[in-house]
Amino acid sequence: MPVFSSRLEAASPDAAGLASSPRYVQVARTLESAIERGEYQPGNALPAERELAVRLGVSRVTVRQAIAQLAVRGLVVRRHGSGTFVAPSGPPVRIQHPLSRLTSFTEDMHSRGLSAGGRVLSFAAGHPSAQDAMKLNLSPGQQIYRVRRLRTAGGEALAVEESLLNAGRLGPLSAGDVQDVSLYALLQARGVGPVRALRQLRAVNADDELAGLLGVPVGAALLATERLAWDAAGQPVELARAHYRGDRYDFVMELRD
Amino acid sequence: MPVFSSRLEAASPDAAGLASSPRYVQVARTLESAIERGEYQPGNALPAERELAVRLGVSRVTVRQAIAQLAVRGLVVRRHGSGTFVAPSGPPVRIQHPLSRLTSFTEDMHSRGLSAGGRVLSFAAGHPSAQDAMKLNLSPGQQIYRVRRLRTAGGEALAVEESLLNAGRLGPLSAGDVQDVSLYALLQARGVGPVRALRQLRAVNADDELAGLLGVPVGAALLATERLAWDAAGQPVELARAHYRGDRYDFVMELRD
DNA sequence: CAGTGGTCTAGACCACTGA
DNA sequence: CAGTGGTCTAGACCACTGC
Repeated sequence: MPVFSSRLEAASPDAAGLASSPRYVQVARTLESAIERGEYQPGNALPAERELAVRLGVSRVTVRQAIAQLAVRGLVVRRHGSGTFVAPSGPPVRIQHPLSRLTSFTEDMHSRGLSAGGRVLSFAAGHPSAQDAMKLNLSPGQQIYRVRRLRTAGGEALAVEESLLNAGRLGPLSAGDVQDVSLYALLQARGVGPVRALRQLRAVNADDELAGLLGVPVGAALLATERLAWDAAGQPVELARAHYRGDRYDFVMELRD
Repeated sequence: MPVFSSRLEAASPDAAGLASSPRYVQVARTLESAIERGEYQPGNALPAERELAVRLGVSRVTVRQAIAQLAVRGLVVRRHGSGTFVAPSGPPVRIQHPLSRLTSFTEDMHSRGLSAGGRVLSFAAGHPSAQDAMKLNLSPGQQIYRVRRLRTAGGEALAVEESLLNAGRLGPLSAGDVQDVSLYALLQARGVGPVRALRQLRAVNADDELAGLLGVPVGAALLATERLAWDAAGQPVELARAHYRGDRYDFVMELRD
């Protein structure tokens, strides 16, 4: 077990005007480089927060602030009641989602031999917001279905997806209809399968709800997408918003001149 | 100025087994809904942390923990010495980057009437890591150039981009060569312009270095991309890694069946 | 049960902003 | 200069884990 020699740079009162960073940043860097040097092996626990505080000559709050930075970046994983562990090394298993083709989550997982799972978080009929109505080419009074699902692969939560469906084009729908089957398969079966879509990607921080559903720390980076899909008749059929775990999901695409 | 009626749910000791969330989450929600109700207008300051602490009957640390959540999600902006302000409302100006075509940052900004700026953070000749060598189809001993640039538009930092260039295919390069001109223009001029590329997108949290360069809070969500580009001869010429501000940058693309 | 991370407090000082 | 956010402390109790 490594011993931290000095109490950080306690005795170096930034002599030559060297910008001395806050203690918690120094602590974070100290821990990070110790991990990189292999002094703490992947899967092993770091010393307890209280012990680190004593060793480094700082308060526990400062240690926690430092570890929080490493945790949100995925270098370490905290387990309540157990310890703080160095994250499993190497590039973690990442889902490579091809972005150029119009595929569903379900198909996509199957095509790479993973069991696509899911759970319907909520299903309801309702009305679109003004903005969403515009996107779906509806008037705000027309009906939509709203399906919110948690997508999993290999038993692990990967994404939260919310779909708004044009009820008028789709016909009656009940909660049971969206339980097991792929939404895309359902749309196809009803003759309004999407043939074209526009997709936007951005990065956002997880709020506490998404964090809870996906099993990541609050603030963890998520890949957020919004996808608007049209059927063969050129009518919008689905507006889908999804949040993918940033540490598990890659979108890949090919570009040409 | 709104007054918070109760001291949170101090007097409701989760009677029916209602999961009572931590105080800082409650504080965050209290503030968030006050903002949504318009009690604090965009651009205006929130009450000072010390005052919120008194009003809500919690310690200042707890208030700070709550505000930190809102800050990383972009709802509020903290200004040291001045105050905490509700973020400018509405959808902020977001750069919409079309992902389907092979364009450079410079071209891309120009095409939408923005002045593309930039600053070279570092330029050096060197050798690729084992992994990067494989991607560039080089042996680890062969030479590469490494250019790190801060990209700006409208005077605001938008992205940090690091390019690894195959020195053998490119010929001699000096720091001056990459100063003002677009890298793509440079490659084209030397006859190794990229005609095909593979691009990966993911979401990561900003470490303190990227946060500092981009002017966002540590932990803010960034869109990270890696792009490997080939020239007409089918040889890899560039491996580029970029980090875009999640709150300013959208990637957009069209999908077909 | 002991040991761990999770939350919270009261109070202190520093660094920065703006009148 | 007063007021603000930024950092830090010492100590407390809770909630969870695993022996």
